[in-house]
Amino acid sequence: MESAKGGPSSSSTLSSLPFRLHILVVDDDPTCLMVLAKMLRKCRYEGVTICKHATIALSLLRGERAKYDIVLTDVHMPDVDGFKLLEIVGLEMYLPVLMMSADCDMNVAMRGLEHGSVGKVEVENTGKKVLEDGECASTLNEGSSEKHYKRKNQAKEDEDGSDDSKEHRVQRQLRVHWHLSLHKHFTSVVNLIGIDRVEADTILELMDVPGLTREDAATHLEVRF
DNA sequence: ATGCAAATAT
DNA sequence: GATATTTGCA
Repeated sequence: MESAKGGPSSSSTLSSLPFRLHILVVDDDPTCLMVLAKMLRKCRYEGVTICKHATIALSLLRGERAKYDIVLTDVHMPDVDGFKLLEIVGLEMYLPVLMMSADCDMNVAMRGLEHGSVGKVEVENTGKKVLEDGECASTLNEGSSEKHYKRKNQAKEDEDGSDDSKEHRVQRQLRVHWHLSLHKHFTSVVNLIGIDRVEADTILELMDVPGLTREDAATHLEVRF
């Protein structure tokens, strides 16, 4: 009687996995880079871009930011390390960043989280142990470039179709998930503007999150402040 | 454009 | 049923 409805409970889990996400992997070690890319592709991720320097990653992101959904970066890298990258990305755009490092130092993970990382994965020298926390990488991708899943609440396809009076299929706007990462971005933008001269419109522009509407920002402003 | 209450989705 | 978000309205 529980799951009697033909709801694709388990199958939908598989089909809703974020395989469509385009991942930008950054690591100075070419071996790790290859292993990671191979692992990700094996995990069915369709878009995987790799690069060996944070600076390159930044130019890629600045050039086609809409193309990427998440950044997976190593913490230890010469020149610009993961934290620096995380900081710059967080400053210039809204994109979740996942940090990786061989060490299991919890402090590193904490530091990453505090600086806006959406999580940290520990990578064992040989295998691949993925411990991740934080929010899911998917956010509100709407006005991106290519095929983006924009399926939200379309009501479970009616069982039969004997409901003629319920033509209320007025699709509501996509529900915004104000997860920690997005909220932090919001907060930093608000602080940047000044808690006294905040304007939903300005916030929206500075946040620069595709899909987010002025109302979303305004409402969140009320709720959170 | 902002703030609030009601409606809705999770 | 509570909570989080979106709508609609003043």
